[in-house]
Amino acid sequence: MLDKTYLPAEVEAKHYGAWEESGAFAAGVRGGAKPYTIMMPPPNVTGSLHMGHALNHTLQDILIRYHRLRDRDALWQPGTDHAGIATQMVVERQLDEEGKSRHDLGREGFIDRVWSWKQESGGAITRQLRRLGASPDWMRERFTMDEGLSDAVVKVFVELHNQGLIYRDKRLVNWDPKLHTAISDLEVEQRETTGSMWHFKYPIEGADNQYITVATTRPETMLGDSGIAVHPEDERYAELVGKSCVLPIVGRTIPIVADEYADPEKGSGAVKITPAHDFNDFEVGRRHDLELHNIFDADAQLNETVPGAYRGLDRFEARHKVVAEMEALGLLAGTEENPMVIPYGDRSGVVIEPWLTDQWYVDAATLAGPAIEAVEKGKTKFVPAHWENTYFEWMRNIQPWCISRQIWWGHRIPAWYGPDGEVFVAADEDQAQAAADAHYGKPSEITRDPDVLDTWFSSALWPFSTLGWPQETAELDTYYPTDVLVTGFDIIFFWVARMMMMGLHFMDEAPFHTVYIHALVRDEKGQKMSKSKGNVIDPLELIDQYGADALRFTLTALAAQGRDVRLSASRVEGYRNFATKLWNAARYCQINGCAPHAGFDPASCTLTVNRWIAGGVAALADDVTAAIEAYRFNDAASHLYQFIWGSFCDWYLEFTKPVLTGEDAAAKAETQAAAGWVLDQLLHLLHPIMPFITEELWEKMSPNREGRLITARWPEFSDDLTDPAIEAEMDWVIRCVTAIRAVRSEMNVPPAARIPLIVGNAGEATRARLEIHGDVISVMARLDGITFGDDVPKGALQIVLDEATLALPLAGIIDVAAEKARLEKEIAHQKDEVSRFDKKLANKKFIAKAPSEVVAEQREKREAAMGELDKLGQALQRLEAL
RNA sequence: GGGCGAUUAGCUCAGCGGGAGAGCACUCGCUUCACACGCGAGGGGUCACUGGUUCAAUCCCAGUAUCGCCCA
Repeated sequence: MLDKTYLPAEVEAKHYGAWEESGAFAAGVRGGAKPYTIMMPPPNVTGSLHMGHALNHTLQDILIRYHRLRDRDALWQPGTDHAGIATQMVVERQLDEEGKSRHDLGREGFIDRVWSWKQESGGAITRQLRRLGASPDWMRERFTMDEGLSDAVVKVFVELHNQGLIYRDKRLVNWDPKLHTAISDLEVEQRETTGSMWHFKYPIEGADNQYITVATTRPETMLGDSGIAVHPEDERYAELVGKSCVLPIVGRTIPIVADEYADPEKGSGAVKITPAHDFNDFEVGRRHDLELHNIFDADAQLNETVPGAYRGLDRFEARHKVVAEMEALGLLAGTEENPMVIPYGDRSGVVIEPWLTDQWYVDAATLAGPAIEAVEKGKTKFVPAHWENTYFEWMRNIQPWCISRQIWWGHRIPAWYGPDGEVFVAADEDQAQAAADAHYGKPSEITRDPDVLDTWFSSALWPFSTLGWPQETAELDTYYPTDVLVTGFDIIFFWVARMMMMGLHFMDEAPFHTVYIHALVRDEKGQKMSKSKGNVIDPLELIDQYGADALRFTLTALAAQGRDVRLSASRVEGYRNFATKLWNAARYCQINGCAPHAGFDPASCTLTVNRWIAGGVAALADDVTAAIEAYRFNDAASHLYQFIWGSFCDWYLEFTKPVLTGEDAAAKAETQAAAGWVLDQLLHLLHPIMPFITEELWEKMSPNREGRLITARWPEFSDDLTDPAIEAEMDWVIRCVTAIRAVRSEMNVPPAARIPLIVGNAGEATRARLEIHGDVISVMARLDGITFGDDVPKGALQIVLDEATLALPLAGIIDVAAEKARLEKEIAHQKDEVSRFDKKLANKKFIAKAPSEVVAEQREKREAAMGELDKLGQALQRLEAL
């Protein structure tokens, strides 16, 4: 027999091991079955499972398990990415503790060290995903630095370069002075702060005591100024355009130019231009052919181009010194507070410096074209659809993508330089050498570009590189394009957009037909979870405490489209209780010999209750199927919860108690089989969301079955299981029991008291229903016999149920005044109802314009209310006649 | 500044043209032989505000307010 409570820990470990060992997760084992493919967003190899992962992987696992049950050849492709910067930081931190730096090890030694770190502690998250119950095809697990995936990276780089879509350029980049690497726009976090705005006076050349005032938030960059811009239509400065001024401290003469970038409304209307250290100024400088003065080194310290006193200073020290010196010179015109946005590196947390360097770029604008079109034409759909806007917005304004990184861990750029700096891009060194030799007409020395590629460059290839591309593999043929991508909105730009671009360019087809964007998981107050706030809920702790199924069900139930998920432990506790409820229902079934029988046909049932629950199961299967197909995961969860607890446990198991303990052997046998069947169907339908408890019960309820629930078949039923007459009948029974219970409770009838029921004015249907269900009603409403009779005894409670009046004689027990008040309240309520319908039906426009079925429905409702009002009036009369 | 989203019961959220639902919390009552992680019965909402469309608006449209996110 099952234990009294469900204990997740051992059950989870047992089944996960069994699933994985049995090959249940494996794709490609179902002959000609139609593939269903999901590419797991590869988590960072340094990462550990947080609540966002838990939600993301729960939803993917639901889809994969569902389609696996639907006989699809389900491939959920797992793996991790090499997270260039993050991983290098982790290993460098380790070295730092040993008092070493990566330079002590050298490039090769360092990379070996990273690999051994990965061997020992990388990919912890894949073990954590197992705790969650995720069922990807682990045998196919990939890593972006794997040999095959690295081949794909090289091939893509070389081809895009040959096509002119990858090029080297000297531009301003977002330079991280701590990590000593360029990063892409997306890796820069814009933080709002209040800074200062300093106003400086620059003397006009050749004019005594004439100045032009400029405002700046970064005084130290004035050392690199190469011009002043004013708006072409700004009359205040018209006559200064074409003249020059003398840059204080430095002494350089710089021109005053007219450019629309200068905003006459802002500050003085004149703006200093530092083309080598500001993205906007860079463009202005280009238009006016201004000089570029790079004043920083890689650490963002001032270099040898600035006056001696400033060399070697940190940028922030230099700021104070510049301000002090300008003030001493009498050139500081003022200072004010200024709200501004400052760029920070998302990994390093330091202020990013726009810095002039040579880097490799992808011509993203060209690649974006087909990627935009694919979504416009509906080849790829976003769910919810409004995320398309975010995608379009970014894609239509896309900037060149800087893909080179000045770090060691990653895919090294396949480019070599000749003695004069000529670049040779090739798949390997031999080919580069050959190209160089041909170019120079003699054997020449070449050196490889030291940089590596942005991690997202390799992630962008994930949907086809993991399937073996550039080899022409059977997997590629079968599983590309994939079906759905499940991810959070925060990586639409980083990853989704880039996969779209690369997939379309190299595979000619978008990598997936649907992108399901789910919410962010927040804490119960709606705050984003973060380590610094200390409000992080660890999914593994919740799993330890309540079980993986409870956590999965919670995340699913809360995953409504377009809403963030606010998670609290009490919610998880509630769904743990749901698991226990199911467990105990199964326990009850087991105690009463209700087990699934092979070949049982629910349509063959003769008992109304059994036919009723079978119809309910069929409707539930339809609802759950439709919800999952529409990515309405919370609907699926709520249908299951309502049915299992609210119908199966609350009513069906109670209805059948008299049968299971009764004398009718045939009825008992049918009910045992039916209950066993129903439970079995419920386990199937719940399995994608709660895989562990369902697998366990599936096994326990019928120990000798072949196979496992994970690879069973999804229930599908024909329409003939639903019968409106049966539904109406059972609905009546439920209303009958509920009404009696409610009145008993309201009138304070002691719960244990068994009281007789006298049914007056009963029609044929009511008599028949009471004939069949009288026993059940008696048990559930605690009655002492049911009789028919139109004479209501003195001091009876009266309930109107359709045409009939149910009387519960309780002379001496009930309070007549209270009962009178209760009936009067009911009457008042029904009168309100009737007048509401009357009002509506008196409206000629309503009768004329509303659909006839709506009018008819209102009439029916009015009649029903009138009928009830009539019966209640009679009941009140009888009470008053006492 | 531009865009997107939200505003429904004390809390967290479903619903989205024909007089509003769930879970949790709350109140009352239950050792009813699967389950107190339970059973039964309740209380609780001018569906943010203002207009418009419509026979009919919580639902559609416009505007306002507040909050959140993304981009500049």
